Amino acid sequence: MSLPHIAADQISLPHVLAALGDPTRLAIVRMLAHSADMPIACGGFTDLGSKTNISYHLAKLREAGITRTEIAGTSRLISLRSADLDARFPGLLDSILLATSDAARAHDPLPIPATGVLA
Amino acid sequence: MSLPHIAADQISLPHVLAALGDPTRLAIVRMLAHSADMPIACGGFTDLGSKTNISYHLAKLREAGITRTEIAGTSRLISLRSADLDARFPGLLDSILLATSDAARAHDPLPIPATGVLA
DNA sequence: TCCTTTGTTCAAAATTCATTGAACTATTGA
DNA sequence: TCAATAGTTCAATGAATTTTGAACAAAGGA
Repeated sequence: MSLPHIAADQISLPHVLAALGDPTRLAIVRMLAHSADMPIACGGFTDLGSKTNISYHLAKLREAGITRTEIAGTSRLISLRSADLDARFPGLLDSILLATSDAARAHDPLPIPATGVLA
Repeated sequence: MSLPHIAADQISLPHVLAALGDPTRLAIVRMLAHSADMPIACGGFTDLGSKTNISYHLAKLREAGITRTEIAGTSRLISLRSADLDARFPGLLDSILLATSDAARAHDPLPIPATGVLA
């Protein structure tokens, strides 16, 4: 079971870039990329915002064609559409993920986690 | 003579992606990339919008660290900060420019099927 | 069945963004 | 000096975005 997703061919570059231009959504994508193809349920992102707000951002990512959402019971499993994105825009996702690595973030303002080990 | 620009290592990924998430600004960057290191004056972008509007978008690109603006007489010469961007986010600009190429854009407008239910 | 878990949808508020026209600065050339 | 050129800045406006809480729906377990 799965929510409707746009075809890989119809993923639009400005929409993808605009979606990833938001720090919360970029953090979500980064978490998905680091989970090694293991989908993450919505609840796994609660450090990044309220339940409602995460739902909103996840919808944006899905509508942009960046993530896939599978329904499993009461959970929704979110995964990156890495292959679709790389086919449509070769190298784009990789370079963005590389840019979000700790080294590249060294000069970025520290993201403030709502709660967590850094607090 | 040149306007103030942020340092290369302070360029922020979310800001860059948000800036390039706008179709007008993406078109500006594409024009700059295709001009083979020849800077373009603001007037060169008038196809993309009104004078005031282009000024606004060029300021956004400059503030994000994507372009450099040099003052030359009454003109301002805009150029891409390709080297700075590539040093900060390796491969990112190239993959975005590749994604804006004609081949990658082929599926952006809704394709009209020769035959089918939509006809 | 009832309750809990998981997540969405809705309406409202606050904020930000994009666009425009008028007014402005600064440089160039006649 | 005067006028034209090249862009910016400002204020206003309408649109889109982000965020929140309340209400909702669906599935699972006691």
